[in-house]
Amino acid sequence: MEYQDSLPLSEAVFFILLSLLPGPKHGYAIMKDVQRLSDSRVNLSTGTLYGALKRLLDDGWLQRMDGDVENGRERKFYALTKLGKGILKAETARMQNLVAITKKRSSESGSI
Amino acid sequence: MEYQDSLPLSEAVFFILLSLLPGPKHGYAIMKDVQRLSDSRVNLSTGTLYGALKRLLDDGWLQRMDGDVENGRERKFYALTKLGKGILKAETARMQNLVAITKKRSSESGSI
DNA sequence: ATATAATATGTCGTATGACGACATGTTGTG
DNA sequence: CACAACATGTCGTCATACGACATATTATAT
Repeated sequence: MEYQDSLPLSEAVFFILLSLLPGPKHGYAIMKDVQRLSDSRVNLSTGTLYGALKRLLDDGWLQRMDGDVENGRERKFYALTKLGKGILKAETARMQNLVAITKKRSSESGSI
Repeated sequence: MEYQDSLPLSEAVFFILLSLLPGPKHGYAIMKDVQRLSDSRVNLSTGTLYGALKRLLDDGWLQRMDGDVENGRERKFYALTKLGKGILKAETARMQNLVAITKKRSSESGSI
């Protein structure tokens, strides 16, 4: 509870949080994971991704893990915070509720 | 299908469409209906409402009904088009799918 | 009578954020 | 040796949500 005023999440943010639910990932891995997760429907551009990542860190929904350089390749790992996890949960509940009230309206009126 | 690239809907637009599912309404009635429908969580400002209504008409998601003046009070009725109904249906399906994949991830990892 | 709330529609400016384009460098593959 | 994939980032533009303001009528309470 109390997460209400950060909702709804943009699709970009929702998928970033969802991608990090199983464990920490770096930016590029998130991008690829979201692609798979959404059957290529959602393709985060780097502008969207790194912009969102920065905001999510600032807002305390994510935290940085160590990783930095690995085989000369730059890597920054991100992990969900408790806050981030709570918000993802709240957003899922919000959507579930919307689906429910839509189904209710649909059956009351005809159609859909 | 083919509605995919107009999704996701903003919460404002989603609720406007949902509000019109049972039948035509005028702007103010939509505002009040959305308030009830969302337990006062969503309060469309007039800026949001009339701006969205204009766009939805332009895009053919809604159409104007007759009504105009009733007891000297100006009233403009809006109705869902087939397109609008299809998009609402597609958005509901999109959300239902997101809820499903989130639940799947949640059970695979621990938590939520 | 009269002020105030509710009904009803709209505009305008600001802020946020998604997105594509551009920039840069490394590692793996054909 | 070129090109794809890996990896991170900035910048400008466009769309939109939202609050503030503007205007007018009808119903209600004092």
